[in-house]
Amino acid sequence: MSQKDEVCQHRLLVARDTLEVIQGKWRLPIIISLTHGNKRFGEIQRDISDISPKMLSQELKALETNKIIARTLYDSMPVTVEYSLTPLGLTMKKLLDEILNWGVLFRKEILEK
Amino acid sequence: MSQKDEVCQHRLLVARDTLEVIQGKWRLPIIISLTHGNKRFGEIQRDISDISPKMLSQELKALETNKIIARTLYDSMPVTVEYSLTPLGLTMKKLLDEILNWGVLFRKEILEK
DNA sequence: GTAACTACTTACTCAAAGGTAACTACTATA
DNA sequence: TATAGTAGTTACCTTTGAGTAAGTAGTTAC
Repeated sequence: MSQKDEVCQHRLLVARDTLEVIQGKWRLPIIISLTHGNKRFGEIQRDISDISPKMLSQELKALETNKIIARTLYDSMPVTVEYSLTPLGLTMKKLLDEILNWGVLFRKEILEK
Repeated sequence: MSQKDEVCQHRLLVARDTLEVIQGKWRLPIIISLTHGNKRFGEIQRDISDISPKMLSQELKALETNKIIARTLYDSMPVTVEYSLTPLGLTMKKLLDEILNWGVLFRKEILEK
């Protein structure tokens, strides 16, 4: 395998890493919701109106595993849990901007023509 | 629903549009392969070593439907088919760059620690 | 004591995504 | 006549993603 091919293979690998983090129906909505400030479980659920508690719980765990968000438990009564973006999560801002930018462009070119 | 909420809902919609185009195991690899020049079916298959002809055919059709790539048939013997990025496909460059950039960052922070 | 709020979990089901293997149709070459 | 190269297609199966509905556990207010 040539050096150029190796670089290509690495590009494919890295692109898949990113996709794995943002893939699925709910992860981008959750991340976007948290870019507007720290939120509790119920608040995110109200933000994303059609998500079930099962999916929200599952996807929050996945994002936490990937260190995109952090979970903070407050010992208030009743117990509240706050979710926030980690420093790594905050580095997604430019990526999110491009996803939104290109989505607008795509919508103009395809969906509205 | 407040105006702020409506803006948010629109952001979610647009983000999902983008995701729908790049989602799945094979679309980013195909697009990235075509950023290195126009390619034939067999060339893409050799680029992405583990893709089956069924998946390649299926995903090429999906990308063509979304006007990301174009299919050109040459009446040579034997028949050859060339795939290329459309102008819309070329507008994905900045998005692809961010996907690759963030993937490198993510790999540094998580996978290699 | 019962309803409501916090934040989930569990079991079951269905649909979409993806993989494997074989097959098609045409042409060129040995 | 058989093999290889062009570009796919088809049928079948398995895996993964996502939805529904109900249940859990603790606290507070009525």
